[in-house]
Amino acid sequence: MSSRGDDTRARILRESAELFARQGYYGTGLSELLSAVGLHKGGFYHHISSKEDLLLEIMLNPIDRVLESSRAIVEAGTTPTGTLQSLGTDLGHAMAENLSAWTIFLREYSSLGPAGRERVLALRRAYLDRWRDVLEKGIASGEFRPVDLAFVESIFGLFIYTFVWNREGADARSMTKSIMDVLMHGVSAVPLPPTAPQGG
Amino acid sequence: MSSRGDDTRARILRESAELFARQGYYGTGLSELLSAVGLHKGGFYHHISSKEDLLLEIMLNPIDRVLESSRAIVEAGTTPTGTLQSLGTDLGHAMAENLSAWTIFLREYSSLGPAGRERVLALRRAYLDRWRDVLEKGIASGEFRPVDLAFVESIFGLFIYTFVWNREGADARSMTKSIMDVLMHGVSAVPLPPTAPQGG
DNA sequence: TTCCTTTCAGACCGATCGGTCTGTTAGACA
DNA sequence: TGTCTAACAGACCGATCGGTCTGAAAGGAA
Repeated sequence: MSSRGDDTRARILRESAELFARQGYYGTGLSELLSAVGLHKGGFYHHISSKEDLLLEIMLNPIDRVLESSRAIVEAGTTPTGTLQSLGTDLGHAMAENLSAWTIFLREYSSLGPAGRERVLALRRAYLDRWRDVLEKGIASGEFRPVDLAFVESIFGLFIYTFVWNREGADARSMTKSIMDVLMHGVSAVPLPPTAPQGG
Repeated sequence: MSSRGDDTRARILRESAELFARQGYYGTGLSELLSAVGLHKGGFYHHISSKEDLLLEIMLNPIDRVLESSRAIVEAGTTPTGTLQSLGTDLGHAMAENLSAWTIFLREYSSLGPAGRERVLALRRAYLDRWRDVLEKGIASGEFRPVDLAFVESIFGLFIYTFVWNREGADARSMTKSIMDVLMHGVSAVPLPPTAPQGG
């Protein structure tokens, strides 16, 4: 139970995520991974079972975390408006903290095998169901307009691309705020209090 | 100037786009491309200079087309509200018509070399500038709230993921409508007329 | 017919792919 | 001290990668 091994493994996860995000999964060869981590094949495969398992672990991590935190948010049980606001804020901050993994999550679904795809898909669906539930409750209560929920499928894309392409722009908190501002006004049935214009 | 050559080339573009969208660029080997197109290497490389050039052409095509059509929309010069609505509708329909190419456009940016990246980036920026211009005009005229325009960076993602994950769901027209419904309400400064609820 | 160009087949290339296997080293434990 | 195991190095593997090259059909122009 030495901690050295766990450190190395964590380093492999971290460096691999960065490389996969920059160059893609298939675009990153094993040799590149090895030199980034500072290991040779023997050491590498002592910690990881296969390159694809490595990818899967990187992809499951972020969605698993927000799924967990969303449980607490929903259980807190405020109004649909408050819950939706919290879900969005949480997602935005989670992505900002782990941009590489989330980029991979969005881009590399097709690089997984059937088993991996199913596991990712299940978590994805479970998480988006939280959003759908809240929206439906809000529609039922009259807080939200009767919007078509098809757009929920692109919640991940809505956040991640704002972050990725504004990487050297404003901070994550203000970007999250700006997205949620448009989103909340987009679904709300009643006029919301005016928000401060940009430029902070 | 025989048309046979152009047909073959078009077939290569079409089949490659489908494979790249399903399996990724690096995930699709040359041998797979060849058997899908029904050619051997000699024939293939007679029409295409390299696999990466093929990818670049697939990616430039869709963004080039919406950039062109957006020019006409902006020149038509209605109100910002009308222009924004037209831009969104046009983009949604363009994506529905060429889902594979647009999927690649969003996923495979990192698979390009520096030169290809710059060309794609330039078109991307030019197109999104159209959106930003319209939004700024609408804010100036008071039609739109003073929203932070950071979210514009994820317009592509907002549409494409809705399409991709609803592939076997509703038709493209209603999905485009649902996205634009949320978006227009999200930026509008005045209450919009109620839209019909889903279920069509 | 002769010639020329377009369109393709398929052998061949070096490089690299992900992964395995045998050894070696260093530290913990008895 | 001897023993055991986790943590690595690095040679080695077959398969596949993208790409080149020679040559052959096929069809139109002269």
